[in-house]
Amino acid sequence: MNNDPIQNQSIVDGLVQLSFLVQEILGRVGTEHGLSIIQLRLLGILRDREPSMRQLAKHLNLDKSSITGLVDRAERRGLVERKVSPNDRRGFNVCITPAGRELTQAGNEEIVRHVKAAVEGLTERERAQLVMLVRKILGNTVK
Amino acid sequence: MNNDPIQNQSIVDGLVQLSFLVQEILGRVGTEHGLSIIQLRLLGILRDREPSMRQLAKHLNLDKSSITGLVDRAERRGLVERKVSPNDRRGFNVCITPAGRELTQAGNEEIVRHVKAAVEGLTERERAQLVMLVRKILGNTVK
DNA sequence: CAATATAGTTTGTTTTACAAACAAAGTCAA
DNA sequence: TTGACTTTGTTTGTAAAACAAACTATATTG
Repeated sequence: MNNDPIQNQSIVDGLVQLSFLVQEILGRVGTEHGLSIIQLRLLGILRDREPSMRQLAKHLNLDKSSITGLVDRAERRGLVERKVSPNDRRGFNVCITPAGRELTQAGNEEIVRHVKAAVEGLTERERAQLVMLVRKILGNTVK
Repeated sequence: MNNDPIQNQSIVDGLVQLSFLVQEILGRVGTEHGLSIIQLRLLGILRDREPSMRQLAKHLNLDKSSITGLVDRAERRGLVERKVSPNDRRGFNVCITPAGRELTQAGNEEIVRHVKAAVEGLTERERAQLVMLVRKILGNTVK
């Protein structure tokens, strides 16, 4: 195991700073569209799923009571809808509305633009390398 | 310019997911020590500085009124102190207390452990590559 | 000195998040 | 099939976080 402290600090600091950079982009773009990061994530999940409240809580790693409020606010804004589950009259499936879909799409495009701009300084080869390394990290931790 | 959509999506998705992974680590470690991410950042800044409220607002990219509350809560917990500025009787310099310093140190060590664990799957050479690439990105955007 | 600018706080609002208590609907064992 | 438990979501109460506008006190400057 390597314990070179400079190397360690570098990689940790770098990844932490990078995460803040990306989150700042997400926050800024979100704000421009009247969306917080968590709402951005919510709509992102709903782009290709109609999960129950409980499943949403799991996806977002939040308490179920937090999901109630999150969905409430999004629903009030017409971005999302609760549909009574056909199988279980207790539960709902949450789905995105056309308005919500439009909003995420616009937001996502802008996020892509900004993140791309952030890696503009890398060469083609470096970007490919980065993708590879990031995949390896994510594959390592995301089960 | 390369516009391969797969490549684009990969790099953007990857960096976004990676940022959430790191932020989750920060959040989890913070929670274990009774600190939110923003408080972690606050203490981090104060490790080697004694900024004014206004400077803190700039560092953290928050409104000054948000800083009042943030520092209030940290001060109430004995992590931080307001010291009247010697030059300007309106202003304060915020400094970390020994208790605050202890807390950040403990937190930081744990963050290092967890982030290191996340890149454990990479080889020595890959980690060095990653550091280089991340530096290049950060140098690109952080002015 | 008077006018203006700056540093922080206060007040009021919203979002986010949690936890505990609850209601309604399902499930399962006897 | 009924009674006991479980699950799903909401409600209620609390707190942190964030902003904006109004405000206070101190500096600065013409």
